[in-house]
Amino acid sequence: MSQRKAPADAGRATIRDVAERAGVSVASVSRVLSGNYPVSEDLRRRVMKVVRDLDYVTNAHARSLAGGGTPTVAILINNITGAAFAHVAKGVEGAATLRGWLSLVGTTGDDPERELALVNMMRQQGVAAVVLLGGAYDYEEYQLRMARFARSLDAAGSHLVLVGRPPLEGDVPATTVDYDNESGAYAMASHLLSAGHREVLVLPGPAGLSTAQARLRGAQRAFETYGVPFEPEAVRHGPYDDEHGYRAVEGALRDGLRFTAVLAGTDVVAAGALQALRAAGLRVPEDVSITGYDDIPLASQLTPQLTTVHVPYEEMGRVALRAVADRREAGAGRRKGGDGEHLVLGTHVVVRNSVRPPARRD
Amino acid sequence: MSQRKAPADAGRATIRDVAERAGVSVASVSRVLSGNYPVSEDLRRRVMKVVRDLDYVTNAHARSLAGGGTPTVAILINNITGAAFAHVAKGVEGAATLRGWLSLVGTTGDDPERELALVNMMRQQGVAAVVLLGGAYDYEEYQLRMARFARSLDAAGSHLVLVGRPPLEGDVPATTVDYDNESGAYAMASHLLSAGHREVLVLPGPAGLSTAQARLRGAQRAFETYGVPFEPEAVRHGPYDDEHGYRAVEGALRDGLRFTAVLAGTDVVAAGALQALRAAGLRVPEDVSITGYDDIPLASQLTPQLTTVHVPYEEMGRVALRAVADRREAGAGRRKGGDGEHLVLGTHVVVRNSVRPPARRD
DNA sequence: TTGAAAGCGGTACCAC
DNA sequence: GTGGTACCGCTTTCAA
Repeated sequence: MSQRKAPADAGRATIRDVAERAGVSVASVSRVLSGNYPVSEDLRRRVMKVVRDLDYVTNAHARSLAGGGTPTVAILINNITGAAFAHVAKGVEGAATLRGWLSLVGTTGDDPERELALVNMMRQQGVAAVVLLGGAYDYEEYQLRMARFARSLDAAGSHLVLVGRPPLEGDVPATTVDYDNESGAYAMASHLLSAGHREVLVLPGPAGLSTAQARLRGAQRAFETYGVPFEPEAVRHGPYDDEHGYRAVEGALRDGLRFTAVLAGTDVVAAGALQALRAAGLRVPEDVSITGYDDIPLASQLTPQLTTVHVPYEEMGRVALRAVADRREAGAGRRKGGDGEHLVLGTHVVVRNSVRPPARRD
Repeated sequence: MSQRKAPADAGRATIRDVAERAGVSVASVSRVLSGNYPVSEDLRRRVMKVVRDLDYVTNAHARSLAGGGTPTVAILINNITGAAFAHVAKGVEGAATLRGWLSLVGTTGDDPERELALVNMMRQQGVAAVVLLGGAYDYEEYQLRMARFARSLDAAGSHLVLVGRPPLEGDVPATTVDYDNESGAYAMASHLLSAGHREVLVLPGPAGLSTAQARLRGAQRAFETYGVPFEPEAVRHGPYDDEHGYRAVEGALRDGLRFTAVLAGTDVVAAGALQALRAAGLRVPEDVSITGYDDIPLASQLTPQLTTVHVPYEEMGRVALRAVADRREAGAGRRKGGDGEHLVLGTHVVVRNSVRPPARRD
């Protein structure tokens, strides 16, 4: 524990071990390994042999400290278990890997404290970008907090990317990758309306969540377009999970609410609604139609397969990474102010078997 | 670009900036921040103020280089999109966070090359442990490769953890967290057999995959126990996805194979099988029973809800992390050889609505 | 209690 | 083409 570290002592071998054993300088070893500098074939061979013998890998921390280092993206999710998020993460991860970037995943469990802690942790890691996934609750404090995140990261040479939520207000250095949530909902609701449905139970999601609000707005607009009154009591908010879907339908039925279709905020909510309808002896789509949103695999695994809105989650992930990678490359020039890039991808309705014209009223 | 770095210059503030601005030494700042050393109240206050003003966070790379640093677990998954894996990852992540550890997630996409690259990358990061998720293909080269991984990591003071696959042979420094795959399958098959089924279509999964093999063995044993012949042509291998489930059932039907139940290798495969059965005009469970394996949320979202084998994925993740954390704490003493800890968790059958006694033969 | 300075493992600039 | 060496930002003796 006191001798100068022996080659294969505790811990990993260092570049010095390699240099010594190969009878060359550390500088040379470094050159051989980074490969961005001319070295003699002989030297290279000698070094590589030792590297293999010692099973040496460079210390990423040291490398990063000294200047080089692999760019890293941090992905922050509420819950790694959500299929939609997983797909975004996959997209980010894939694109990152393609460029030789590393990716970290952290989960916040919907806890703002934890989110804060994670962002700081990522700042410490010196990540190239922090990607925040999922809808946001838009109270004032949130805007402030995010703006602060964005500026802190920006000051540290990093960058904040918001995926699947609306852009921050004002002149905040953050990139937003979003999809046309409202149009998707509009199209979905229109599909239902044009099939003849006039009484539909709407389950937009959590009341304060940006995505839920957008989906609700879209539906509302469609109703207006069709001149169909939008009944407030037919709108039931709640979490994006199947339990809520179940409970909401169960409750609506109990309340004696009349509806010929359910416009669910997500496929998972739709799955719950489907269960509840069946439990009540109703057939889908013969008695009641159902639509989802997201188009995760579940949508096509259910019976009937869900007519739903396709959201290009994986692509959003890819786009998000590309955006930060590009800006990093271009980054040499001083960034100009007003750096709130906003990319929005399209959605489209996927028609399957869960919608039918309403049964004729007896 | 030449002046000594100004406090709020490009890049993050350093500990020196803080020290300077607070009029104290870097050592003092370090002490205040790590909090593991007595400092005067006045000093602390002065330092903290500057830290806040500068929005300073310590550089994790530097810290880790210098000795300190947050332990990090790396989780390597084939596909982040699989629900089962996601739950394991969640377990690991949760337990890691609880201890203040960081977690990385990397995806291999089933590519051995990429797996190799990732393990090396993780070695470079100096992670405390690498957790490999999911079943393994057991060709000889695999054993060798894993053994090499294990030893490399071990030599670097890290540790390999295999989750959801059988332990490595021989004296390899790796921890395995597994579940009783075969017993689960045995129980599931027994459930079917005791309900009276005698002709069952078995879809174990990919032919070479350890989990599929174990599940097949379990089923086989159950058949033996019940004295029911196990028909090779009623066993159809294929990937763990719904498409395979669909195709396999479709094929079996086309082949004129007779079966009153489908024993699927995973819930997802079961979902595919269910679709195919329906497409063929068969009712589940009235005409044909189905069972799954994994008990992911999908199992209870389908209609009928799947009778399946519950695998404690999330707990496996927690257990895996606990194992490495414990061994790290205990790690002071030189590790003794034969370090192949093997933890195995239990499974159990969850009875829902997808199994019924076979319809009487006409 | 506080400060000075020696590393931690690499990279890259400057000589030779 | 190669070697020497001054940092990168932080932790941690060792003195004062």
